[in-house]
Amino acid sequence: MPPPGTAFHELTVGQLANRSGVAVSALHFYERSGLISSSRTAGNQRRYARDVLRRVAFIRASQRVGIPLAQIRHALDQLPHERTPTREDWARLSGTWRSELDARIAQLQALRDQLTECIACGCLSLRTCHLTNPGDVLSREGPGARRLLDSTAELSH
Amino acid sequence: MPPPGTAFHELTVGQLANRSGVAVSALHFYERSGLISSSRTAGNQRRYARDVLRRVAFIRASQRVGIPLAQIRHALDQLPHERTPTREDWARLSGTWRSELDARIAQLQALRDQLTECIACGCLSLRTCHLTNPGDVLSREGPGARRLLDSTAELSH
DNA sequence: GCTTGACCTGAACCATGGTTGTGGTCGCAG
DNA sequence: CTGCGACCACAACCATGGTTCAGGTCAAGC
Repeated sequence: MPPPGTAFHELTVGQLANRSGVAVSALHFYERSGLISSSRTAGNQRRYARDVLRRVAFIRASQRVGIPLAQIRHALDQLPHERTPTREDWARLSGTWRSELDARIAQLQALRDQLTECIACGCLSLRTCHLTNPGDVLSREGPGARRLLDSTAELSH
Repeated sequence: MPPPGTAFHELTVGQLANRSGVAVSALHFYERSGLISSSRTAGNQRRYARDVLRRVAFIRASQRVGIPLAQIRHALDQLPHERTPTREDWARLSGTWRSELDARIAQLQALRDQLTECIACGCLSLRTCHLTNPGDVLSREGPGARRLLDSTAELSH
């Protein structure tokens, strides 16, 4: 049943928020950031095509993987422009994240091994410890020093 | 050779910056944030005890592990207060991070597996995809303020 | 005693990912 | 045609982890 007064295939921002579980303010923010787009009614209200639901799902999933919005936007820009993306289109994008995840897991494992080593040798020395001398394991993880996964805060209290 | 005019066991902020590879502005920031501390000369300049070098090393190492500064401070507060920390003291702290790293690696691996699954099934559906439905595997990775929310609050919003 | 470099404080600014608040409008039901 | 909820835009604000800038001081060498 289409919501009253709404074209069958379109969603208001509130409906999109409810269905996606994303706050209206966040949807506005995504739109400002170029991650999603909408048409407007005569009264300047947003109307979202249904495939925006999938876009939002992709955005949230990507965030869970730890990808910053700018990079998600970059990925979304690769989608076909005037055709509704297919399952394969989405799968291709997700595949990119898989590589990122693999890389990050490998980095964390290397980090863990070094940490174990450091605990064993009791070092943490500025001159010798790998952990305190970046450049050999972690290359980037840009400014702002983002946490990769901050589950701990939630788990721990 | 002690730097001219400086007590043998103390470091100026510039010396600490050089030896630790951390910018002076960052050291000021750490001090404002209660991660390190200094005494002052008659002319109000900072002088750091030598064990601050190790503290800074620990801070940087912890950041590489992905621990936020607030949590690092919390850990540093556990160190003995009026005694220079021993190797074991540091090792104990690092051990905590090891568990965190283990947990994060496990989470990322679970995430990767789900992503692989999602690529295979081509889903990314809001209703069925694990990735888009937080709460079963991962707590979400949220910026700042949202860390206090539990997952039920997010699901129901 | 003067110059120079290192240091001081405080405020403003950067990016990320949003939330919150304000004041005004849309649109639908009664 | 009125009232109410959902919507609009813009601005300010939150936390994190700092950097940069402005204006002023300390300390050491010549």
